[in-house]
Amino acid sequence: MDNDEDRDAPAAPNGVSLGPLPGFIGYALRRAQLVIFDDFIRTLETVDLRPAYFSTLIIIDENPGLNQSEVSAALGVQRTNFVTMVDHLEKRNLIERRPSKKDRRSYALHLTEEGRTLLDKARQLQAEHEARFARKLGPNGREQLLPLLWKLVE
Amino acid sequence: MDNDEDRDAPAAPNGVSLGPLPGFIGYALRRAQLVIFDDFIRTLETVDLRPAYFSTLIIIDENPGLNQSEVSAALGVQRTNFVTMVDHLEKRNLIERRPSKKDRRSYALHLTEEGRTLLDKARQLQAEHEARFARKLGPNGREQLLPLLWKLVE
DNA sequence: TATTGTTATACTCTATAACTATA
DNA sequence: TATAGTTATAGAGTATAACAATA
Repeated sequence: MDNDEDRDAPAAPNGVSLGPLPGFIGYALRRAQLVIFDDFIRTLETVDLRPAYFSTLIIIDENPGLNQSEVSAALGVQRTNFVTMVDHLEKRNLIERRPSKKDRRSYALHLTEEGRTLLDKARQLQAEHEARFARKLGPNGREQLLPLLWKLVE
Repeated sequence: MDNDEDRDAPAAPNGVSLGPLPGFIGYALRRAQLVIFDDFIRTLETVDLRPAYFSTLIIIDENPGLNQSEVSAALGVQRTNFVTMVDHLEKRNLIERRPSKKDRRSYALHLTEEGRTLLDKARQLQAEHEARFARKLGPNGREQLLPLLWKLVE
């Protein structure tokens, strides 16, 4: 009885055996995530947006007026670490903190016009990146992969 | 025509819209990887092995006598950052640096007896972790997921 | 000249505690 | 009392440059 579950895993360099690692979900996930993040970062280099910052702009664009706690919770980032990200995006004039009318402790986050323009450009680059990996996955590969990944998160 | 590719994605808290994010491979990969690493770390808490350290022990066990450059290359870790990991594992008496007979610049890495014992325990815990997520994926889910992930890496 | 292991360093990401101003 | 934003801080992980010993 042969164990062929990792038949398609790339071989390690120099004939080093990876043993059971390529058959482990976590190991495969991590290697795939590193490859795709590396491509994402280089693809969006011209707009200088790393994955977390891109996601932040998407969320704010989809839900204008949310406060920092709400956006950071949606992203799975702690609000304490989110402050630096908002500072950075605001310094680049991509988003703005507007004083909330309802609650004077919080800010309503909105994209600036410059932010919307940059996000449009970023979306185009991201689409190229996405298509590149969808092609790697073959016909229906992406449609099979996504539900499996979300089952892991549930 | 409806876009249902992210039908199985968990909803964001508080009715916040994630927009197109759940349909992006990189976003789904990252969220899944965080969940699985979190479970891995807690499952292997009693042996105090994080994913990179577990993988390191596996590689050394599979290929005893490799030097640091070879192991770090197999893991995709830079040899400069690998030094700290070897220091740590050696301090815990799980591996040893033996002077290489062929090349006096390098060390041959080997598991200690204590390292083998701990790795056996770690493998059992990892198997529980793996089974937990295989169950989440449903019948044949794992067998579908792994080749898809490795296609992304190719 | 090139390579192995190493140190120093820096940047990103992540995690916790504690403060302030509001609620 | 509790919450929103913030600061300080510390730990991982990751990246580059440079050095001594050896090839």
